[in-house]
Amino acid sequence: MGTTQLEAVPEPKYWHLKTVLGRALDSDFAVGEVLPNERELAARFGVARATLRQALEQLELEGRLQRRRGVGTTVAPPRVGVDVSTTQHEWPGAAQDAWQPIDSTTAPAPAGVARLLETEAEEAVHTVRRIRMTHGQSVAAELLYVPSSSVPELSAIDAPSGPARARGILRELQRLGLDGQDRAVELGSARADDAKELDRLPGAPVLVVTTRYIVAGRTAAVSVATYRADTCRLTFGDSGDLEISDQQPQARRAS
Amino acid sequence: MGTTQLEAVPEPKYWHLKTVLGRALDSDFAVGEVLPNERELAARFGVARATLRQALEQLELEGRLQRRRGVGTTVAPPRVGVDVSTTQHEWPGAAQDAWQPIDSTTAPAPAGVARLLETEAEEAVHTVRRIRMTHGQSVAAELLYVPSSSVPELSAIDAPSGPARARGILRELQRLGLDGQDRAVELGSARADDAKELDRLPGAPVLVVTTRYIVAGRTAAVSVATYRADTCRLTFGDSGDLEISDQQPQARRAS
DNA sequence: GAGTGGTCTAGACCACACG
DNA sequence: GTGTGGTCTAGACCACTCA
Repeated sequence: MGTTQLEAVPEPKYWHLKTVLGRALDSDFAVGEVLPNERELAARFGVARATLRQALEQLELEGRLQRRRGVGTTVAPPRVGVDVSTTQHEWPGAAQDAWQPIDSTTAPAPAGVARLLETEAEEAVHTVRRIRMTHGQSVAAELLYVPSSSVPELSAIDAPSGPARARGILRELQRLGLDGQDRAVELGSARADDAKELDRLPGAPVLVVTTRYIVAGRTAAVSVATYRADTCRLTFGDSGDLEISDQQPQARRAS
Repeated sequence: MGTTQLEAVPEPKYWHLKTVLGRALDSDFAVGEVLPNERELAARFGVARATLRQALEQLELEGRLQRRRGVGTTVAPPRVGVDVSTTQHEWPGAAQDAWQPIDSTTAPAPAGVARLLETEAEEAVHTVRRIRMTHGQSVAAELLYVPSSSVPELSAIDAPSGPARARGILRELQRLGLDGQDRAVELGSARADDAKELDRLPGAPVLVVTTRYIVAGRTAAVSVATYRADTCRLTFGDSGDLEISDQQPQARRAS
């Protein structure tokens, strides 16, 4: 007979909480509005604070909330579309792109990058640090690795490091041809230094965009850019105004 | 004078744990190997289980670990590169792509999708569900939304739903021209249905790839594909063998 | 200093996989 | 049944922001 399984799949509390909160955000809150603090919300829903936090964490991961220590939890604006289409910039630093060079150093690259560059582990590699700004907010931090062999003309009289050097390296790259580029996107967590630039805590989720710049069949440079996953939507096509907000395609419930 | 700030920034325990574990994974474990269980690991490191779990969660997020309830925690293989380059498939379902149609339904689209499709909220939309397999593993689940007005020739005598219908819809799409497509990538968390297909728990982190198919300046279809963020690296260029494994650019320590 | 989110603890029970 | 990871609790203290 029809075993009417009531609550056969007991939803975790934090999951249910998340959907309830999500609906509340849609109906009762405006962007930028501050939510009650965690202790109060937990009490109001009759759960432990840790459980409530699990729900908030998910909502933050989905870009619906923004939490700042010492301040509070606010309703996040929709994610900004950030254009990362590959045809746009030839070499990084071309024209006035959205990136702002911060500084640069010269040292052997970390193992993973050296493997991509197909260089010896010990070869000197210039590392240019850049920040990408959008609407006054830094949305991405990048490390651009350029083997010294790729920019042999780089004048040694320039400063050996710092922003001036960074611009010098980018300038040298413009003079090279560029045959193509490879790109990959994956999930990562912010290293301490990136987190600082992005105004997030270390470990915050980021979208890591790895680009390989190819000259004459050889990898002439590698860029590793970390975008804030909570606030960014990476766009590839021509129009950057894609927006999906409704992740729950299910019948609406009468309250 | 040089203020030697010792431990000015006390690292959180879980963060330190993560780096320690990460190093151990590199040196002492092979891919697929099972770690000691959480209670034992926590005891071994002298922390509460919750703290240990915070470290494990981050490592899983970075694709270094794989945890399965009732089974254990294993060392994950490197992420698989999954080609999502836009020029590859004209219309989805062309030739034999990596996607496998599962079923289909016809109903009004959820609000977010309807907005993208620029249709009335009530218009009937065919929804095709597909799974992307790689190496015997399902790496992505997709919902392809096709307004009925985009495929007017779709024969009504076909089954109104199910895999046969799904294939019929894809077949109709092949007959249309395709002017271009837009694409966006963002972080999301798996809905219950997607989680099931991907063999993950609900809420698992996923990379959401939203594609808009454009015909005559109009959005003729929209696809929302969710890729397992823990196991996938989305590649866009020609060569899919990019690999970055070293997220910690620092000197290696002798054991 | 007051109030916020972030970290941490030491337990408990539950859902699931597997033999 | 046994062992695993997943959920949940009720506390505590810490780090940070802001008035």
